[in-house]
Amino acid sequence: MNVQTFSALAEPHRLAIVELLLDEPLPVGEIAEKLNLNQPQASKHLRILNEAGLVEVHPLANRRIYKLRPEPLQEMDMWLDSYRRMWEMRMDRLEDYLNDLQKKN
Amino acid sequence: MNVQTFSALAEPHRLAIVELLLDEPLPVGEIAEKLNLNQPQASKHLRILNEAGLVEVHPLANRRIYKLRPEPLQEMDMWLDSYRRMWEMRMDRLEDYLNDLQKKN
DNA sequence: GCAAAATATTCCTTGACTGGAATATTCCTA
DNA sequence: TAGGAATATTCCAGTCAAGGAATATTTTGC
Repeated sequence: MNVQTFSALAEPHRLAIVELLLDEPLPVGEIAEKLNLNQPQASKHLRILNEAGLVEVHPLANRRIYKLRPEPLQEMDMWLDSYRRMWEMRMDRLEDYLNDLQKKN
Repeated sequence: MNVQTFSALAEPHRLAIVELLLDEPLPVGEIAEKLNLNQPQASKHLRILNEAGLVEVHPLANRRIYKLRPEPLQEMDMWLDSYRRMWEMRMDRLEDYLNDLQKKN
């Protein structure tokens, strides 16, 4: 699993940007406006998200539309696979426990 | 989604600790040894993982066994749900595209 | 209670990150 | 081609995080 993805999402404004872009691609100006950021701050955060591969840019007239890229999140999803097994095992044990309870009563 | 989880996992050593603890709970000393960390560094990282809820401690004799907690990762899993929809939609479109190709030939 | 093992904390220094302000760049349109 | 809108970059100051070294704390067993 790539640490850069976590690092990019570890900043509240950047996480907010990603969640915002889930709805639809947006130009810098609107992102800044919706999140109450100054435009330079928005650009800087988008740069980092871009370097982490979490977004991609599509120029449109004199604006730049930023759009979510699924790959890093898919990687996260795959990474979580191993951990899902862990907590499902715990769930199984809980089921066993509840079954035992039922048998005893 | 809680930024603290990402923040905790954004440090390579801490990510390594989490991945190490997936196999089995371990005392500080062994964690430090397996990851080539000084003991104080290991303790400091474990403190942060603990504050983020990613691990829990169980004292055993004069050692402290650190163990993975699934909750934050489950939260991540739930958070990813929204994004899964996104990339599955893209996959669907890919399927449509491939179907079209087949019909044409 | 004391020594030793295991772990936690503190202090210090250094490097990285963030926001603000100013400025530069890019690209469209008239 | 000049002006203006949209965006990117730079510079600066303040803050925060990480590692190293030293030290403190806790717990056990004798």
